[in-house]
Amino acid sequence: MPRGGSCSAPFWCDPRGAAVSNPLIMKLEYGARLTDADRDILQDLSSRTRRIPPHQDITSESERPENVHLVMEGFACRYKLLPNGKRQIMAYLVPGDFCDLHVAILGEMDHSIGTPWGCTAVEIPRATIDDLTAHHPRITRALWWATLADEGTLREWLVNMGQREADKQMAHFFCEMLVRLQIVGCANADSFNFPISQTDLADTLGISGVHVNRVLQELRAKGLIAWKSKRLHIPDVGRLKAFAEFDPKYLHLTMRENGNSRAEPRLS
Amino acid sequence: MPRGGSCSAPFWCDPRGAAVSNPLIMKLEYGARLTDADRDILQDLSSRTRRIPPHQDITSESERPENVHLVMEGFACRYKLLPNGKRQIMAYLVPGDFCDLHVAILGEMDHSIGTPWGCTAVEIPRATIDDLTAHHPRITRALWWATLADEGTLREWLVNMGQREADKQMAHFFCEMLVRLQIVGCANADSFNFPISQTDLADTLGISGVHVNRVLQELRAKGLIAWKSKRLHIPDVGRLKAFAEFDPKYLHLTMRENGNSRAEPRLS
DNA sequence: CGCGAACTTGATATTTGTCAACTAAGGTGG
DNA sequence: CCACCTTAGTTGACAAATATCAAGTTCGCG
Repeated sequence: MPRGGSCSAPFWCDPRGAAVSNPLIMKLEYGARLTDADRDILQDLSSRTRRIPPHQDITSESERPENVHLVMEGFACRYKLLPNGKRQIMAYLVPGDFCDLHVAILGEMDHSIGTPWGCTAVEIPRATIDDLTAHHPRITRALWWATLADEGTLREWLVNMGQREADKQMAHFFCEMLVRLQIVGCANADSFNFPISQTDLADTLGISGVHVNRVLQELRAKGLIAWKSKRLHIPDVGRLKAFAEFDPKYLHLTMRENGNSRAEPRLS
Repeated sequence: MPRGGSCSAPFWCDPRGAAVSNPLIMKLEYGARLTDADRDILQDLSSRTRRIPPHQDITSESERPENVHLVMEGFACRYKLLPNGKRQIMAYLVPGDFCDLHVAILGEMDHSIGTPWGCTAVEIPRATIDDLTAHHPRITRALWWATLADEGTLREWLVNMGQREADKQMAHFFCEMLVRLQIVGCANADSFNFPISQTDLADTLGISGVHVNRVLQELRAKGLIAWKSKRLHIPDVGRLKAFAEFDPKYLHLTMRENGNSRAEPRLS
């Protein structure tokens, strides 16, 4: 039974304790080669999960959080509020994404991390991360890869905002979410749960809420998307990607490009 | 005689070979504590400088460069070209900035790095970087800080583009360049060399060239900037920063916030 | 001095924002 | 289960920001 991309059940908590379907592991397999021992270590990180209710911040600007947060289910986002009350969402954090891996170095958050929709996260003590980076070079490299892939995503968003019109920009964003959620087993071939509001989307794309609404209608009219009851369907993924000129290279999913291996048990 | 922010002479090549005025060192002092030994090592990186003529790329998309590049003089930029010919500049690389420190991990460039205006850079073999990160934890941490500060800048650009109107956005960009260039001794209190064209600026801010021209006139009329013969003057820095709502926190210049120390020889 | 690139200007079209009203949907207490 | 209430989504009219096009004009350089 395929999981259908709902991410509704905490499927990574395998009763046998084996490293299965953990979104962090699933993601890192795309950027680095891990051994079974690495996977066990990563699996152990995900023990202490915590439910974060909607509208609650995970970390706020100017804070110096003691723990690192890792999203396991649902979405969180990076955002900034401006003096005039405007909000810009700068990143979506999906299962397998770290929220604040960098704070130890930078000292202080320059933005907030929140979850207008609620999510499940694990809190990892900073000491655990320090230990990881000190003793496990393969894992360290994998985490570094994840950081740099985030940076690539940020650059693509900049291109998106600067050079693409609202309709293509929105389509591009949907394509990105589809791929990123597929990676971690939270989307099936053509749909995923997407509980955000049109206002959230507006603050993501840097356009007004009214305009979001109109562009959405246009995309729906063109048959490019269907979005209701908090689930986004993409009838023809190839067509949406073409419309958005979506090229996933910037996500740097190098290791198992064609879905070969690792997700399935290896045949020895 | 103050250097006046020209960066025109290769002042970091001190005839005595001592670590003076090297932009990389100057910058890293803001993010990490370095010992004299660290400074010597960093100084040694900067030996083999190379002049890169205008309009030439340093690295191109999809390349796997063997060397890491460090800007020593002038500007380079990260950019992407879209299928329709549009260009988005995603970052300016000023003296002391690394161009492609991340490529070894990610494997392949997801964007190009070029210098429409010419610059001087040093090429550092990847092996040297590997050695640095293996044996010099303080330097490694400093480089990591620089990477994360770049990421913070990227986020701020996203806010800039998404939520600020063109005039404030442009003013914000000028404020950022002033501060970043001051850090490395390439700007004085209120001006710096700025050889970019209005078209470059348009592709930076994500607006049309014509609009850039009109916004520039508006800023000039308000007495916020003066820009001629490739030099940008800011008559009243405080006023421009207020206009742009510029808060440099995102640059994470934590170590010598108030200009105390290190630039001058320590007294003891 | 002349040539090409960069800058400037005006007229006009398009995109996007704002405001205000209205409708639909979801959740809660009675 | 319904009435109510709040929030999210939708619509139309209009205003503002920004893009496009085409024609000058200036500047820098050989």
